[in-house]
Amino acid sequence: MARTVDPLLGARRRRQILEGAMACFKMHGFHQASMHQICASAGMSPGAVYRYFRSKDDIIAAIVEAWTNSQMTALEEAPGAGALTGRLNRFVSRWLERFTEHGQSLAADILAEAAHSPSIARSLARADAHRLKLLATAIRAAQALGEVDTSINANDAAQVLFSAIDGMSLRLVTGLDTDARAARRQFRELARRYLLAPAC
Amino acid sequence: MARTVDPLLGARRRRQILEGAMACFKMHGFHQASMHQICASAGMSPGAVYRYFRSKDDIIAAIVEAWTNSQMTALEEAPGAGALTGRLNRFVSRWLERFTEHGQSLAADILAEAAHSPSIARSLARADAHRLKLLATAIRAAQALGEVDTSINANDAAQVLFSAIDGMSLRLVTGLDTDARAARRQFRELARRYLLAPAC
Amino acid sequence: MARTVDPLLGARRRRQILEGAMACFKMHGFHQASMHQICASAGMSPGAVYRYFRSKDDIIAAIVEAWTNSQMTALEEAPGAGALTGRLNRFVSRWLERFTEHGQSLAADILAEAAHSPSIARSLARADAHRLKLLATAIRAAQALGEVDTSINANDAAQVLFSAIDGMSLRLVTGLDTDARAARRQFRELARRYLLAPAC
Amino acid sequence: MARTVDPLLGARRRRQILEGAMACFKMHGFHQASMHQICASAGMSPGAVYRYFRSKDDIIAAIVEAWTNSQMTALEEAPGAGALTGRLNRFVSRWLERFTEHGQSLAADILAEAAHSPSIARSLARADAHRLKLLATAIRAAQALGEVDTSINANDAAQVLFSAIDGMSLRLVTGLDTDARAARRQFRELARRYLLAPAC
DNA sequence: AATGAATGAGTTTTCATTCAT
DNA sequence: GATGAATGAAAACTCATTCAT
Repeated sequence: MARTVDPLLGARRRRQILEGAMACFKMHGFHQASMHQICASAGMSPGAVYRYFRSKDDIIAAIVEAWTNSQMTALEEAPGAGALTGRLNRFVSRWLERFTEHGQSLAADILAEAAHSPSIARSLARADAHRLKLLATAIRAAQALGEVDTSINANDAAQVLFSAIDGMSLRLVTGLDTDARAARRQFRELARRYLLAPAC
Repeated sequence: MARTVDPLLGARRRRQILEGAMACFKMHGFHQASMHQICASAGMSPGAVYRYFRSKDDIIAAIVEAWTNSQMTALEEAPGAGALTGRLNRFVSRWLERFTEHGQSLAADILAEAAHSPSIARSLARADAHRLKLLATAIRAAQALGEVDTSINANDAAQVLFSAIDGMSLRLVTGLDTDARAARRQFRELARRYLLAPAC
Repeated sequence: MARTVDPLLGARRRRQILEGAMACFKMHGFHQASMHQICASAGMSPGAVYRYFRSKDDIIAAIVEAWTNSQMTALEEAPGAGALTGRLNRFVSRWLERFTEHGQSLAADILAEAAHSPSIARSLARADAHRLKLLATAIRAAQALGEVDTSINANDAAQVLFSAIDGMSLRLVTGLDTDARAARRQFRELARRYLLAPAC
Repeated sequence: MARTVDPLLGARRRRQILEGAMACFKMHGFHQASMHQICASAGMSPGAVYRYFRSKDDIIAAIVEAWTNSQMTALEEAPGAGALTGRLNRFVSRWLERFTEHGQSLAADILAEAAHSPSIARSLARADAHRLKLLATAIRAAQALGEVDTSINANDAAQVLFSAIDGMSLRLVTGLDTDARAARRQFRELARRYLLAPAC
């Protein structure tokens, strides 16, 4: 009867649930996946799941959080050294990979959820502000180095470049496009032409 | 033997239902809006609604169809005369307007739906292929006129430009961005720099 | 505008409705067939149907009435002349034919309905009493002629013979049996052995 | 980790539901009884009922199965020893008792269902083939013993005798007849006269 | 800490019936 | 007489959530 209380059990269980839920959500969408499917997919009972999450919406919120964190990770994994366009391309590669490697992604569901749930929208907005700031800062640094045309507004550029990245991601998610490699190439070309100072 | 059978009644009712459904879907999303809400919003009884649509999914499909048609209309309303970038900008203006004027849009829900429903995905893919072809053709024509850098692949350019447009649209839908006018300006700048032949 | 009021229109319409309803009921059963199907099958609108019948139950009642009448007809078509067993066999032939010629019959549905609806049960009981009386009378006449064993109770015999007929009919209706000809032969043998005076 | 999981709970609940459903079906018929009534009658919520049965049709199928099993039981409870007619009479007694002791029976509903549902028809046909085989075999054995007229075809006799039993059962179910004791006597007389070798 | 049976309000959909034309 | 659009209560079934064990 030794009560070996594992202090990390909670974290482990939460991860377990989120993974099960993610699999279901990717397959069916947030509102078409049932808690029963999620429980089965996580290998737990409803009672156990509800010990770690207050509600389905809570799980969705946690998954959105994990998703934005994963984007941050991808951003940070494309490290600061080297020219801006190179770093940007590395990020895009990593990011688009995640969409194709899982086959299906949650991106569209998350955006749809954000369109109807203020709290999800807030969560997304926070992450978006962060990534925009990172990129705008990097652009300004590159402009200082003469790497990027100084007549470009860094904030605008950050927004429009992330718009393109998001748009391309969604093409992959919805099956409008299936060639992540081509998407990467297209983005590289876009970024190069858009950002580089015209020689004249 | 003479009732005034209105031959347009069917079409009118369908429109009435679609408008009611659209309002509900914009507010709550496809799967959070209930048929009861839709009936109330359309001012009809369930029986009446089901006289004109076989199922909720049927309504969703019709709304997606209407949405893609509306995009086609916006494309065609940006008429062929003048330089490509001008026409493109006019389309983007019209398109982004639709997102903001309705306050909330269905774009994200439609993409999420496409990620899980093959038939919706097909519907979307058809419209996408059409708009890509239109834009690629226009780009090639502009290249022939020396208006656009000939080293650009027209198909790639069409994809990446529509990616940017879609990405910007979703920023407005999800509230990441609220300034449609700024978005338009950003796109204009992107398209100009991306497409124009470098002077050297 | 000559208002040629057809005094038989009502009767014609009722027949038309009953025929449509019968087709639907045979195919799906009383409670699985919808009024819409019935209207379509009768080639009339719901409004028209409800002009001639107060309710679906009313239609069912009329159909049960028609069914019992048809049994009476079959009884009377097996005319009185000749030996009892011959007449009985002729009735059974006619009766079983009706079950197979339509492929599906209402017999089982009518009995099920009678088990739950007092008014249907009454309707059926009236017809049953009538046929029992006819048969018992015929048996007594045959007994007087020495054609049938006088130690048999005529009322009991009528009941048990109609039980056998009904049971055989239901075997055909439910597909337990498909050979009406064999059924006829079986009944003939049963009646002969059961009724005939043992030679000793 | 130790809840007392009752391994028989499932079976108990299924029985509980079938009993509730049976009561409703006897009173109203398969298609007139609502799931709400069934749930109330079983003392369970809809969710609980649907944990144990996939659909209303599933419940109907299970009830038909139980009904045919009960007939098999009645057959086997009329043991092999003794003369055929005695055993047959004992079966008929037991069988007809079940119709009257419950007041209302499902027999007619089951036949009606079989007339429209192939799967129910199959279920019924299997049980019918079994009982026919049992009876035909018994008849042949009795013929070998000189107990039954050898000029009778055993298969035909089995069919026609069960037809009579079914027909009599339905008379009780539908209220055409209420005297099970008289029915038994009638059948005894029928079987005796039909089967017994004429002395001459 | 975990189970999984149970809940019951809610979902989508059907259908007998009515009534304005 | 007839139409068929409309009704709305009720049907079958689902599912997020709870709680006794």
